[in-house]
Amino acid sequence: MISEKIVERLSLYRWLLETRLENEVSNLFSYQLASMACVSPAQIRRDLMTIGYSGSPGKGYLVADLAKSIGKELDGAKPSKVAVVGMGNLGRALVSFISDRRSHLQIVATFDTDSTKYGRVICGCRCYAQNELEKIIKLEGITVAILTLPSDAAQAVADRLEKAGVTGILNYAPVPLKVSKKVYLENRDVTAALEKVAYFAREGD
Amino acid sequence: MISEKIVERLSLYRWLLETRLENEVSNLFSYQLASMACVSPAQIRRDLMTIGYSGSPGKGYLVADLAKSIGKELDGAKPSKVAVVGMGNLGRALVSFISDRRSHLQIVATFDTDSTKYGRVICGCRCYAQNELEKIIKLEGITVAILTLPSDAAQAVADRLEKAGVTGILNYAPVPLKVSKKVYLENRDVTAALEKVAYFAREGD
DNA sequence: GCCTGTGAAGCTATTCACAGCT
DNA sequence: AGCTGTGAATAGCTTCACAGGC
Repeated sequence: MISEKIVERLSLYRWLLETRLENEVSNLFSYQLASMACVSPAQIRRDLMTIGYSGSPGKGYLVADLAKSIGKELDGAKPSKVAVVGMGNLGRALVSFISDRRSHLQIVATFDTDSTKYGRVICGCRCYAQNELEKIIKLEGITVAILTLPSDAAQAVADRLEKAGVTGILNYAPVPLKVSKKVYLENRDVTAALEKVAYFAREGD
Repeated sequence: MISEKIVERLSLYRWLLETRLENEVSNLFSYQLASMACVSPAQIRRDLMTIGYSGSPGKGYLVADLAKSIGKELDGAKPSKVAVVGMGNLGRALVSFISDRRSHLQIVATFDTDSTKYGRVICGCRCYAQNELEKIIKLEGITVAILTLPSDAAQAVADRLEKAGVTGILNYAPVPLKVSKKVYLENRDVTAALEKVAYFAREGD
């Protein structure tokens, strides 16, 4: 079990390796990857140590091989399936965003309560009526959900997702959800992030 | 100077106090706020200690007063002005989101390179041509910027923002920006967040 | 009795610094 | 000579546990 922060950085390393380096260089040193990822070289070496990846002094790390090793840790046997609940502006934006970027995850379903939205393909992904949530989640074997809906609906949907078998939720609704310990929850409150940036913009880091 | 994590939590506490409690109760105990914010009561007490706020045993904390005290720490003398650069799906979604939620920050300008977008009011906020960036930033005294534009443009815009006087950047472009130490940078990479959730959804927290 | 405020302990994350390899 | 891998040191964050007040 790798810690949260390390997982996040590994994900970044892999992305840098795949999109910036794979066709440019075949190997690189910790300080080079460090500079691209804006972390210390020691941090890179520690992180790679936790996934048991070894480079060699003189050669550094093999780009393609390292990317694959990170993948072996981050991805499961098969890619997790993702659903997006709430296809307002934010939901649509995230679906496009994730599709644009080469990702190791697939968004296989989106949901909305608005009948002008469901029954169609939006941003390249089928949108279902929200009352079909349980059915589709089970049918597709979806384990991860992104919540982009109004605060007042978020908790009820989270409960339904959990019952249907979802074990990871990425929550963009500005409300702290309560979920059981079996579900991993990540809150991405936009306002809190912005207030934080504003604070440090003023206080001068 | 308060630490990043504490600032983030304080922002959440204030929001809970203002939107959930202000008209309901006049005082509350650390364990009550803790349960709403999904943190431990000891954490609440520590956090309030760092801003020098005292409650009283038996009464707990005064809701309205505490909210104001947090505000005194988080907000400056006058509210920071915010700009959004890149009014694609994500930019528009964030502008609406932030306007909907009662916020202590004001979005005073948005920018885009697309001439069908600038020159109008989008989501309640004036959209300017991106080549007016420096002019408007200086004119309005904008110190915080949200970046929601394609990766390849992000670094150049970040450089321009910094030169124009911006000291805080909230970056949604999936690329680690390089900025000088004077600028506080927060990266909110959607894909990294999603990969993290997928990892812990699988590994079972 | 039940709460707050807080020193001290415990835990996690990051950096240092250097032996060992190429 | 210059890098990696890693024990040890440091820094930062959270919880414990309890004295003191209402």
